[in-house]
Amino acid sequence: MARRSTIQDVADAAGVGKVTVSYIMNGRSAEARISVATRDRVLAVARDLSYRPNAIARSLVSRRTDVIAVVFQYAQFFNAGSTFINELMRGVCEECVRQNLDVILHTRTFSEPSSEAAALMDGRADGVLLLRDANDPLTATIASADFPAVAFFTRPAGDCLPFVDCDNFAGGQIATRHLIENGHRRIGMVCGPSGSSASHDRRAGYQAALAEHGIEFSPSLMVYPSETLNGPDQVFQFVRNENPSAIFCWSDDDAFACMQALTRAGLRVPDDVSVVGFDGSEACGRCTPPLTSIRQPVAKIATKAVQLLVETIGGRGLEAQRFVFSPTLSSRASVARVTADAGSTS
Amino acid sequence: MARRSTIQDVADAAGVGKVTVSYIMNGRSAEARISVATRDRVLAVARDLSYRPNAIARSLVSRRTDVIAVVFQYAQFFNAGSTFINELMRGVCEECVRQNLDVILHTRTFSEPSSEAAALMDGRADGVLLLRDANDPLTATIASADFPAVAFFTRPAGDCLPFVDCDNFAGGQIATRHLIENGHRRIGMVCGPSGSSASHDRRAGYQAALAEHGIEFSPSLMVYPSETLNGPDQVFQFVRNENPSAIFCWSDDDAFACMQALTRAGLRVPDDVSVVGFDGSEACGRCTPPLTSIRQPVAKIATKAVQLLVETIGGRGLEAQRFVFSPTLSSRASVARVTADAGSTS
DNA sequence: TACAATAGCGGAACCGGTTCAGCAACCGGA
DNA sequence: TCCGGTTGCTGAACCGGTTCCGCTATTGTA
Repeated sequence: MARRSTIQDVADAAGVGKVTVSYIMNGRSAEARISVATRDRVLAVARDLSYRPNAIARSLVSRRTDVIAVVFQYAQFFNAGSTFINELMRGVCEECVRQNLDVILHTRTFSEPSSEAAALMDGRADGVLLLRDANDPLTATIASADFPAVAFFTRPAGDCLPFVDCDNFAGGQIATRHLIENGHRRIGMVCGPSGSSASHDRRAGYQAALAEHGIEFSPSLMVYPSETLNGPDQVFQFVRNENPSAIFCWSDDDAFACMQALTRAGLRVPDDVSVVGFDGSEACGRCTPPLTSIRQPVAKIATKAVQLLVETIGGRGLEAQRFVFSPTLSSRASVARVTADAGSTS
Repeated sequence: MARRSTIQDVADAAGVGKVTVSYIMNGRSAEARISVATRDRVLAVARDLSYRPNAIARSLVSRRTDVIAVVFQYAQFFNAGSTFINELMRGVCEECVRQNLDVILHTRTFSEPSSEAAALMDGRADGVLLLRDANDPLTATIASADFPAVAFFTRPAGDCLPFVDCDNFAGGQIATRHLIENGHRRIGMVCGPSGSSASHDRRAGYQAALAEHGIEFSPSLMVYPSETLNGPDQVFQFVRNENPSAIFCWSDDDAFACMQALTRAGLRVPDDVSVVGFDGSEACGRCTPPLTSIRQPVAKIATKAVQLLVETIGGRGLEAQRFVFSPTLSSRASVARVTADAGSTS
């Protein structure tokens, strides 16, 4: 790679000081009272040398990088088929285009969480967007360091950071009510990671809806996928043992996996078991049968998170510390109406 | 945000010079013959002050950032439902975790392509991964600047950069042969963006397969989606006018859209029209009917691209300038066998 | 006891920019 | 002719690190 020309090269070639070049390149020539003749000459030289300011050097003094970092809980967040992360990234990128920001995906790994936090605040990014567990130590460290950060799709413990999220409690409630209104009473739930506030809240909403209708909560109807629910075994065993008439899955992706598992086990959706997902991605309309899901405005939440982060970086006080969007029911074909005593296939 | 402590702060607090701190923080205390006592003292002070080296300052002198940039052709690459980009990002991120690299998504926008190229080479990233059109001027500029770069999922014009791709010609051929072997002779093709070498090559493979079987190529069987093929109108009109018995779509996403359009138009897949996609994403198994597709190893290609880029950055000569992976047929239910005179529904 | 070798550390220059304050030359008015 | 104001430009310091080279003090050897 050829050596890039520096500001000094341009200054020498144009016969001016590097300070002059600096002002001109930043469009501040009027302010610095640089003559038009000099300005044009310097610009011409800069073009000839294909000079471009070194962003690193600039950032060192300006303490701005125009980059925001995004950190997920798991390095392998871009799971095959995860439509959620996709929409999330779309929201983030679209807003970054608007704000003229780049986004850095933090993927480097560290032994200790403290190193990880330090690496995030090492000056490469002006702020960070966190999608982490509720009690994540990394989140806490960054919050206590007073580094510009916004959490999204999560409710950080102790409200240590501003956050943008969907009302997951309401979402769980809506999903469960919908099933109850369709006659279901033995409703299983496939939960998400134990540390996720989203999964926790959706489950709380589920329980609340049960309570509303006087249905007793049964812990045995909860499924905690060991991994990604890949093997159909877990769902199959669950259905055999517990005989639910419906399953509420904490995410669309798990709902897809769940439906496949049910199908392979010879059960029909929704005739034998109804399924409801969460996220409301486009893929819901394409699967067999189309998946009833709780739609959360993923891109909008991501967009809002970027906006908040930008405000935080700018030092402007936030109007609010939390932004919670409402989910809605997207009713499709994966839920069937059952009679009072249904669900006892065996 | 509290001011972060600098190397000078640590040096002062520990009563040593900043040079000493620098060596110690980089684990080079032995090499610089720093005594164990001094080292431990400095490390303790650094911990007390929660000192972490400023990555920007370090990068300025080392000329290394341990960040690679990824640039797509379109800012809105993370389209809802695009499973391709998802798997791509997964491959990139996984390899970056291994190599201890961060990835920056270049989203800032620029009026001229030359500014865009300059921004990419402004020192924030050590190298760049390009997914762009074949004749993209940005690619050409970066290549001629001799900046470390690797193209992927594309064949840059004039082989100006090393690239990693799938054998799209073979893919188009395989797809088309499969249809022909199932009795289809009027085979439509939904093409991708005109600048994409992938779309071009898949189409060339399609034509080659037709030629093999003595089927004349008809330009009227080509569909060039105006946008994302969202409106079913275009497909509907096409099917009405041209009466194909099968459609080969250049991507899974377009195939999904195509199937939806056909369904809404009252046509059954595969009974009335067979459909073949390209990419072979997991979503193919979930749609109705499951989509026959040409599977390309997206994550593997992405991973390989990162590896190549790392080698290029390291200055090691590449063993080869091009890596081409073979696609395979994933046969599912969206292709029906037809009799010789089929395809004349009207 | 003298001297070379080694241990232990730091000064200065540098990476490529930005910013502040100030200097020289020119201009117009009294 | 003198002087204040303006125009046009730049020297020096700084951002926070790294690296080269050399300096002093101690130790080992003859």
